[in-house]
Amino acid sequence: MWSVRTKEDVVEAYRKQSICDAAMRVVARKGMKDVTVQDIADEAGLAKGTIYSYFESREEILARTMENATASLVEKLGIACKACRTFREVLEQRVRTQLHHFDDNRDFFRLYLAMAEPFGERRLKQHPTYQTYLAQLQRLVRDAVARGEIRDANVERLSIAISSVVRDIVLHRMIEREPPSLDDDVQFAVDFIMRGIQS
Amino acid sequence: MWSVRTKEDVVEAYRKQSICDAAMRVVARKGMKDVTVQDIADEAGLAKGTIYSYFESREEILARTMENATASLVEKLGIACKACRTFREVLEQRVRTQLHHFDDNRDFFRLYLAMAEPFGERRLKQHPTYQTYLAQLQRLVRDAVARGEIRDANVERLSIAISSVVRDIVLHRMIEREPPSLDDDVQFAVDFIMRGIQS
Amino acid sequence: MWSVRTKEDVVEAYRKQSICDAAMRVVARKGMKDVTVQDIADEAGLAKGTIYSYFESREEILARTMENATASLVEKLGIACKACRTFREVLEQRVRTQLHHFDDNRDFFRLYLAMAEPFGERRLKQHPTYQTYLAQLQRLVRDAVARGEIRDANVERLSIAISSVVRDIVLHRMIEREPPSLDDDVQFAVDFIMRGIQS
Amino acid sequence: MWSVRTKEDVVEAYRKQSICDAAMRVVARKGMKDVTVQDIADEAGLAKGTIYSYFESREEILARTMENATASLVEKLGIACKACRTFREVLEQRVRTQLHHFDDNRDFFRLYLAMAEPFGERRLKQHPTYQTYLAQLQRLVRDAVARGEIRDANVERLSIAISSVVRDIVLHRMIEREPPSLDDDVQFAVDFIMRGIQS
DNA sequence: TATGAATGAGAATTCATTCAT
DNA sequence: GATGAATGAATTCTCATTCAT
Repeated sequence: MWSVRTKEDVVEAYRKQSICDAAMRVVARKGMKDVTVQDIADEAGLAKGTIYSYFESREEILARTMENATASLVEKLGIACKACRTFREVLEQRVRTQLHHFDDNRDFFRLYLAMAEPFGERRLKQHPTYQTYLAQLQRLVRDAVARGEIRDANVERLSIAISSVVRDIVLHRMIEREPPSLDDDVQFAVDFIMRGIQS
Repeated sequence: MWSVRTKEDVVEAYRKQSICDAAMRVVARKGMKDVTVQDIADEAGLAKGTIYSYFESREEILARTMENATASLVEKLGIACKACRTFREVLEQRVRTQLHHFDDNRDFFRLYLAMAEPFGERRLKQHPTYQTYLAQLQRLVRDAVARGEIRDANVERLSIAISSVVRDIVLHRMIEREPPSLDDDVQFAVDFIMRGIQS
Repeated sequence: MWSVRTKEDVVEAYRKQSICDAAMRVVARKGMKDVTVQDIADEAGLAKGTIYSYFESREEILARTMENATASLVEKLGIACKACRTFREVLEQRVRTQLHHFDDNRDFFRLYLAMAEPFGERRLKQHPTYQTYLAQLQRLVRDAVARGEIRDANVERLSIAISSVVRDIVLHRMIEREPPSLDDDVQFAVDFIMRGIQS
Repeated sequence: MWSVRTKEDVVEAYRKQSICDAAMRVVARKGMKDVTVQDIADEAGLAKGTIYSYFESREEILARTMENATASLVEKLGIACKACRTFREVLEQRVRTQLHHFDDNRDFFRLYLAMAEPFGERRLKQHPTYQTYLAQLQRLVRDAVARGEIRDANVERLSIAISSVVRDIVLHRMIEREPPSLDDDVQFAVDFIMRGIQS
């Protein structure tokens, strides 16, 4: 059915993930433009040639790495707070999840920022994972508008505004040697955003 | 007096600026990491070697380009709305100036974003022009807090939140093929921000 | 034991030697200062990039080439005439070996001369192979002095004088389209030197 | 007759000499292959373009510099010891003059050595100044042979042997931080050479 | 399948030479 | 004549990609 080759597929997926993980660590150390395929191979404990059994090109590795990394955050966000009642609760959960994620993965940080810049020919808007992320957020906002919890403004712009505030809080936590407590930042962000959007 | 070499200096400054302008256009087309010195030379209508009479290295060109470009915006912002009374008025002027600036200089866009990512060893926080920009904003916020116009919260975080919202509006204007009217975006941003910060 | 990597080492050493051999031929044709890495690669039948798997830089190739080439002569000289009784016999063997070496390796000629000029920051005296060469000669001279075969003068200066005579004979053989017979030059040199040094 | 343009010629000759002098100093500092035309211009206090009013190319500057420098020594040698009676006296004068010359002009040293290596396509033998030098020496040797002062061997080879011994003494004086006294080296060289050549 | 040596297009940088002022 | 800005060919070195083992 869905195949005799399951095992191979699993192995392949595992290898790809290992390579992306390695790529993430190296990117975090050297910055996207200075990472060589050799760097990634070394970090992954593989030969350079082997990398090319799993990926077409350097560009593909980096693109996939970016996707995987973001996907993991988006997934966490997707399951965050199924039980929450109000938009404020949802928002707080999401913000906390994001801040945690970045506190846990300083590595991820540069990739995340790098995502905000043009990558190859693809732009932010075209990036599928970013699409998912924004769609998720927009759905939540739309629902909250429908429930009258927040004001009836352009949903897309509201979402963008929300994500931008969170992003920059994240960014500054990364940069600060001693950032404010996570709870403080969560409270500030949620408060600022809620003021901006409540009816 | 203030020097015999004025003329040479002026010519030199003019050349450097031309090169940075060219660099900006090319970066806008190809993305920072893919720009070659030859690209810049071609765009500037100069020979590759000539570029090196004015700059030490490719890195220096890009760094200087970034600085110049941002400095010009920061300067505009600095003189914006000397006559404004309320923080809302100031904010509106600033947001409008920024949105205009980016509408006028799509080129600049990628550079601006690129600034938000690690550049060489320098980071956002260390970047002097960004420092100036943020300091400006913080001063305005602090004054407004003192006047009781906006609530008494952490000034730095308020400023970051403000700038992040504007930045993402800008970003999305750049990406949209047909962005909302500039006035609409200005209103949205000012409104969102003011809600977030008023007492 | 003395390593699992013997084979790789041998291959590497062989490659390095091939490249140095190629470098020697090209230097002989174009002169040290005009040799490009591309020249060496072409001569070696390798791609430019391959050269850089074996050497760090153009400078390293040339330095190593010089060393290898001289080392091979010094080695020959070291084993020359173990059975000789008198200093005159040893000297004759050595001179003959050198003249042969250069007759066989016109290529080597320029390198040898180049060694007599400053190379990078290192000078003749600091060059390890030249050190070996001179030390060898000095030992022979000292022994001969001890045996009373040659006069008791400053050993270093005697050695320098000896090597300089031989070097210039070599040089002129290279330059002459039709040099004297090898035996004639050997006899002349040995005779001249022996007169200069015998007690 | 031989011209209205004498004055211009003198100025031109003077300029050329200044440039060669400058070149000599720079070569002494940086080594022949690393000297740029800009270096020479700076050292001479002229603009780069001006250099090209006096010389066709970088190569010509260096060639002429070499020639001038050597010519000055050869000239000194030509007038040395007109009054000397025996070959030994002449030889001693010449050796002393050469050692002095190099003690006075460490700058000159590298050029001298550089001359011993191929220069462009011209070789040692073809170099006119070296020709002059060797011819001078050979004449002296031939005369001495005629007078029965030294043995009747191949004049060219004797001359080569003589010049090589002197050259290496010079070389080693340059290299040694504390060389033997000039007189000692003169005595050693003259003694060694005379033994090699006397009948 | 994994490897890593080999490749060579392409990038940054240098510098001899020219030429308008 | 003198200048030095401009030029671009030449050079070193890098690294993504291929492919024989």
